[in-house]
Amino acid sequence: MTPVAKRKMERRKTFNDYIAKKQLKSTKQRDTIFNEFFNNYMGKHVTVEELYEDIKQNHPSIGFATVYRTLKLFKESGIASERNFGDGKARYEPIRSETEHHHHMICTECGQIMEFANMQIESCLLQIAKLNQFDVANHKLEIYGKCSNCIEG
Amino acid sequence: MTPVAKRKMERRKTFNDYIAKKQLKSTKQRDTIFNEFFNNYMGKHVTVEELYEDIKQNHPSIGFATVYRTLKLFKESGIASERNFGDGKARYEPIRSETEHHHHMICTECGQIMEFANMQIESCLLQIAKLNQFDVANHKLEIYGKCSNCIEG
DNA sequence: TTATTATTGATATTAAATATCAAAATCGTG
DNA sequence: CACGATTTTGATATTTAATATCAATAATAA
Repeated sequence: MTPVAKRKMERRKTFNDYIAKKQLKSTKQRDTIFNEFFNNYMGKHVTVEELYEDIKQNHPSIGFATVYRTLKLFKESGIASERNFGDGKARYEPIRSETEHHHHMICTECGQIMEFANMQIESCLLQIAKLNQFDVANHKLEIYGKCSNCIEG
Repeated sequence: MTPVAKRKMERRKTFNDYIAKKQLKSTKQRDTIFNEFFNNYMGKHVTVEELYEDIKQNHPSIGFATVYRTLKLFKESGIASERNFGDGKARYEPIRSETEHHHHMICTECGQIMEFANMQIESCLLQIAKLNQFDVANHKLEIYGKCSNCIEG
């Protein structure tokens, strides 16, 4: 099994476990949204509206509220994360691996979002938290500016 | 002159210069809000609503819209920064010095906000930006979790 | 002082997030 | 399978922060 396929199964299991733990029900809509989100939006940062519009193409009966609630569920169960890049709209992103923590460079000209990861930064901030006896749940680092394309143009 | 007093004058000058450059007018309301904000909210992270309610005590005629617009002006002129800690409300914070870049640990239990700065992280991310030919305008790092008080409790 | 231009404050509008609720779907149990 | 309890769904309504509007007012330059 490829690592990607393996991760796919793990994610599904994590979600199913969460559904079970919280005594929720598994539904066709949730399955549809799950597949659409994790098949088409790896490494992307989609808004509820965007995902809803996309899913509506093939599943016209699924409502906005369901997409909204399901993305929240993904977040709560730990398989997706919510991001906010300052445009007032929440964005959701599939979590690739359980260990990797990546961050974002956001081009304020063209809106392009680049990801990066850096172990040194990670260990630095864990150390800072430790010093302050702070129990880290999550963290985010965002760099805003102009990407190389927009500097040239 | 103390460094704090010096910084105070610099800030005032920066703001006045901005007013002049943009051909805006200096008004009593802007002065009042300036004083209130920079005298009482150093190191704090105040929402528009909070600042408005505070100012209303001594200056009942100042409207919400003016506070809102003036804080935006502070931000545009570079003497304050806007923060968003995930509760849906924009927060404003006086910028202490022109060089120092600090970040935040936010306790999701009690809402306490702690500041920290770290040169190593700063240089790391500047290097990452450089590698990607990304022109950094600003950046933010936020750590969410439980503060030491809330862990004990 | 006057003419010009920007600001103010009250209010209206917008847009995203979230709440509501009746109808429908899920699921354990007999 | 069918029943009953419980959750989910989708349409719509509500909430809330951010922002726009605009007539009255204030600031500034000549």
